[in-house]
Amino acid sequence: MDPTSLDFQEALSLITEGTSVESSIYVPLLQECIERNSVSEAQVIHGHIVKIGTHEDLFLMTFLVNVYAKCEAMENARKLAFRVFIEMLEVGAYPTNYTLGVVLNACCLMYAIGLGKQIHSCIVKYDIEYDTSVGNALGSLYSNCGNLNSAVKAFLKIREKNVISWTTVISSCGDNRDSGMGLRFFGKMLSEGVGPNEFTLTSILSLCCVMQALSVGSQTIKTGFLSDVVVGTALVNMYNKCGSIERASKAFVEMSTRTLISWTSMITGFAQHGCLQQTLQLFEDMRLVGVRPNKITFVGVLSACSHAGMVDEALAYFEMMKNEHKIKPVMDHFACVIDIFVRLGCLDEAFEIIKKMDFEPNEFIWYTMIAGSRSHKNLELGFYAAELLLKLNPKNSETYVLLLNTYISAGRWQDVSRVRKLMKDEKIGKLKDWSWISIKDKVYSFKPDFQFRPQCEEADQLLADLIEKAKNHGYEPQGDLGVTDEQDEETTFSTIHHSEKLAVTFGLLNTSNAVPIHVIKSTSMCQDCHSFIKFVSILTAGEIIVRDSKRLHKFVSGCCSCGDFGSLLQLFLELNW
DNA sequence: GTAGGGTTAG
Repeated sequence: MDPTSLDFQEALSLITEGTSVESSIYVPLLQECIERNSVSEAQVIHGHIVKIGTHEDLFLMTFLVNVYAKCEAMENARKLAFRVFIEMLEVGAYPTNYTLGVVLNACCLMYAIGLGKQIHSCIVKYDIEYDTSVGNALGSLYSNCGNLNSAVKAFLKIREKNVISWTTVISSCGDNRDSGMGLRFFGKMLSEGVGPNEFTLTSILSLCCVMQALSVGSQTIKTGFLSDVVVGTALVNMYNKCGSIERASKAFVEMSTRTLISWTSMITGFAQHGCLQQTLQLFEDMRLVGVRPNKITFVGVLSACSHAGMVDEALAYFEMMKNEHKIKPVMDHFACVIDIFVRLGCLDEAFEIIKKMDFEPNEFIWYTMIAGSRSHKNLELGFYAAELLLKLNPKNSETYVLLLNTYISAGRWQDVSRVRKLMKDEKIGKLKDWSWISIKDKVYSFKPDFQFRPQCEEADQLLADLIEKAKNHGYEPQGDLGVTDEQDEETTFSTIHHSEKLAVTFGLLNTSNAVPIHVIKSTSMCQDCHSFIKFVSILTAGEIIVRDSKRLHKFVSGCCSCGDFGSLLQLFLELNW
């Protein structure tokens, strides 16, 4: 009988009956265990391998380590992976490079950095850091644990770097927020004559999202692999994140197959761009073709409702998610619903939801509550939320700016002094307000009041002109308020030279009006910049996209995709403390 | 036949 012609269950029962089978049957069976996420079946096969004495087969045992490492069904499965490795050592096997790679990958999946480092020392001792599979596995271990430096070091030590080595280091850069370095590695890879594959391209598209490097992404994709569903989804996602909803829809429509993730990417894209109707329509289309939404899809749908202020719709989708799709709401879903109530000024309803939730609210929920309390003049609730936020997030400069703004605008100087003292004690630094603009794939960075900018005089003149013109259209600058507290510490707000104003002005000088301006910002936008850029989008009749630390703002004809409520923005961002 | 890819608002 040819064992490979058996189906999984038949083959498994042969093994349990103790029938002798050829060792070639184990690999496809174990492979199927990974797909079925079935630890118990893998254990049956494992037992059999040991029983008939095949356990000295290095390849087979290495594969078994891999199976246990990849099964997430049982908490102990991954511990089994290490036990098999130790058993291998105990029978006197000398681990091959592949074995070490697999074990490192198990460490990576379990975030077992300590154990990974021990194995790394063995690798150094054996002097095999140069080996391709060992180096690649080391690279992904360090990358997964957030240590980009060590990941790059591991990559550089590989003697014969293959496409997987390059892809690993490029995606490490993306995962660890150094897109610039990722793109440089990509350039180096091409110059060394290594051709990218669909895996590399997906990682590159993801880097381009962060960099707003639309044209790098568009050019990259000409290399091919468009038929790959993951590449297609990454492309849709890149266009969305770079603010081009039109190109994203085009890429989405042109895909030959779509997975749940593809649908969810496009739904989320419409939501971020403030297109409620398209979001809901696409959600319906998805259901009609029989793809079941998951919790992330519902985050997209609910956030679209929140941008549009549609509370009844949001609650209906919330119920649909629970009842029809049996998805248990998580914090993200509650946060969307709370956000809608806050935007509409229904703070009590929002607070009721917080009280009824099964979990402790996270910092974003308190952030929303504080901003809403401030704009809807419910100071006590605002202070309450602010103190809770401080407890949750005591190291973040933005939290303190929010708190100080709240207390200063209420004239509560005792609290202002207390917060200032806390900041000193906690060694909280000044907010790092930076903006970047990408023009013809070159990235220019700006910080507030930066004196040595390119085209400084020209840009300042243009900014002054724009402010004047915007004022004629009804713009009321909110910066430059002098506030004196009881300790006579002069606190001034200067929003005129916030980094995004400088970046947008520089963009206007250096791009044609037909091209949208893309700015990325390190903190969240302040109310003044938000309002100013709305006027600029009227004055220039162009599109301006600012991706700040909290959300995407696409300004067209005086409106912003974030819902234009304005109430959930920082009052001012800069304080001289 | 062991290593690398895509979705989460606020």
